[in-house]
Amino acid sequence: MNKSRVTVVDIARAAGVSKSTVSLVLQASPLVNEATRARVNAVIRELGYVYNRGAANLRQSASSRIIGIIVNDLTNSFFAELAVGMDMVMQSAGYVQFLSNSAESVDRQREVIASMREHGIAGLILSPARGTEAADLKPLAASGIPVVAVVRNVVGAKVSTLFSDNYAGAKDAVRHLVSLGHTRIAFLGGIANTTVFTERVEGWRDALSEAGLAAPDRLVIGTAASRAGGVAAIERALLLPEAPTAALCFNDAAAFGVCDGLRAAGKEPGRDFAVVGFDDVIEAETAVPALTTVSVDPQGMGRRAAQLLLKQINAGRVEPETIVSSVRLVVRQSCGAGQTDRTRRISA
Amino acid sequence: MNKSRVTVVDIARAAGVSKSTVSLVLQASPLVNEATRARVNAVIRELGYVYNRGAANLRQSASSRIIGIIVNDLTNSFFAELAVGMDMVMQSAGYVQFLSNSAESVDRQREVIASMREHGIAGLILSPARGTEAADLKPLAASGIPVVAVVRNVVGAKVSTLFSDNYAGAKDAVRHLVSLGHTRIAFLGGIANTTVFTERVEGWRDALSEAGLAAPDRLVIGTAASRAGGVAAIERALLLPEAPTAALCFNDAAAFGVCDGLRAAGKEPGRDFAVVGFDDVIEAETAVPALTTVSVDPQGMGRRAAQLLLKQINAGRVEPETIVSSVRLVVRQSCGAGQTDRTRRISA
DNA sequence: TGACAAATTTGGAACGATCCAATTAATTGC
DNA sequence: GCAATTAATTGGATCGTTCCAAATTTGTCA
Repeated sequence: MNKSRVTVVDIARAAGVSKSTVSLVLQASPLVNEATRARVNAVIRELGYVYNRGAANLRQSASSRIIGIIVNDLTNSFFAELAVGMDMVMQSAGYVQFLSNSAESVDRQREVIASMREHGIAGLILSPARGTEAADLKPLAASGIPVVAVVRNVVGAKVSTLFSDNYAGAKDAVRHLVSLGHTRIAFLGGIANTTVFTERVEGWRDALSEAGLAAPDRLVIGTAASRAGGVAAIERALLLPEAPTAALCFNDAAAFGVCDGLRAAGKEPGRDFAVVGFDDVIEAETAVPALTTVSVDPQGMGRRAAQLLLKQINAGRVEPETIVSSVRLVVRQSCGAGQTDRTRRISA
Repeated sequence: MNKSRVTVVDIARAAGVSKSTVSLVLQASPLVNEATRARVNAVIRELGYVYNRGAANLRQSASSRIIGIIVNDLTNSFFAELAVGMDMVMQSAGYVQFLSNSAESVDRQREVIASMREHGIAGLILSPARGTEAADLKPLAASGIPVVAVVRNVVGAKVSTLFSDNYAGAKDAVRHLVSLGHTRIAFLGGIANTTVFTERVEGWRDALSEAGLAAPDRLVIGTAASRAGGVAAIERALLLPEAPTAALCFNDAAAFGVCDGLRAAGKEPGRDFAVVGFDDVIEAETAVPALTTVSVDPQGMGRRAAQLLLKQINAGRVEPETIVSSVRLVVRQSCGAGQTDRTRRISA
């Protein structure tokens, strides 16, 4: 059914020129005569020619215009938005991306990286699965393929890294809760022993001690970084002898879970208990109550990561750099600050 | 820094064999002697050889082992999960996927399709942007590249299609609401003039008339298929002269918005108003109240779509087929049926 | 008009793997 | 021991594009 693909030679023959000329037309070279260019382009359209990038990439000089993106959990909307941000930049830069989900499995991640290498990616953006080691990225670096790690870092790997200012964000959030008069502020959700978790807890701890408040370990309740994890965390928190009256949650998903758990226990988030999230996913704004959270702007981060990678690809030299993306606290209703967000349409 | 890539010829030279032998080893041919194979493999590891699929794909016979996936909105967790399902199947079949987001723009979608074609995809799975026309897929079909449309269909296009049984799902949901004693049941959210919307409204209408109930147009309130859209829809619904007491929502996102809007109006979803969603995204189960919804199993749909595409790629012949994926109503708390989901940990 | 420069065009020779036909080495049968 | 098989191995030629050096055409000016 499908006739053997149309090639430059077919175009050349039909247009009465050489394949070299067709090639020049394809790359919009100024060397070719306008009349010739028009004729060739007409034939290209007529025969339904499709450029074969694979063949072009064969010559060692060319860059493949393909990059790889691997995220650890695409079902988490934070990462989905991160990916969308990257997609936007890559698309307008004329790149296509292999986009895969490692589902937190280093083995799958390894396989995917290998597969992407075989397909000749020009660079890789990786939101590493837990347990990723520097060795996993070594071969890429060795063959001069730039790598940008996002969200999490890979210890020991000499790759560029882009992550949000977890410490400062957590500190700001807790300071805000303190300013609202809370003295027993918990840290809920998230998997301990990850860099991100540690940094956020550190910010929480320092803000408390700065205010002269105690920061006992029992107020740090690590669970899954998900809605279900949030529910579990608040359940445990409410059972504590001196139960907290406010909480900074590991991320927005956990914060939503905390809200759910509070309601199940007969408490209204924002009124009876202050909840602050981290990430500022899209739903944070439309949820009820609207979630006070540390805005990380995942799409923006994705865009910046993509831009960084493109810069490195174009530079040729791979000079690892680390960017700490600043964050800002977005005060909405869930912390009880009572500030009405003017972008919200419903207001009792 | 990066020495020119290692090729089969380098391997051949280092192992003292011909490149043909190396090639045979690479494809695990039984023709080569065990000792030779071992030696070649050792050299391959030693030199850090990376297979160049691009070069291999040049020969007309080979299939590229790359497929394309384009979704209309990756930030919507329904589609993110759909993509994850596809990713799983593709990964274990040894494929890599280009995965892009069209953001509902037919222009971007067109560009991405063109780019993917140039990179030689073996097949495409498309969740079409609104307004996609058969002509957009024509060239793919013409060059024998199988296409599977998911979730939405493309009128006039002769491609395989996989979508959920919207009509039956909506009908079941409304029947359930009727059985709970509701007589004024609205249809909230979703963009009118889309096939999916029409099918679901049709199911809603038929279930009502089957029960001898009226299905006036004013009870169908189309808005964005998002959380914000759900909020807007319920606001309008509550202003109606004979306000509904229950609603089937276009999708889960809208249903969550309806719950938010109900609370903002002082009504508790599940107790004062029955809410049913559509899709059964992950959060539906953990939300409070847990959402009664029509389960579409997006990951499962993604997996099935991927399998269908692989089947078509392997078959060579592209025989368009349409699969209607069955759905089932999952009764949780938001419809007021009061059934406690035993998988939920919190229960007052 | 002829010399010279500028503007266009054009054959190969890559790029890295596969595949075919053909060659060489190892085994077998008688 | 030698032909006939079978097992292994191997040179090209090929895929579709780019790039280089060289060839051709066109244009300019004395």
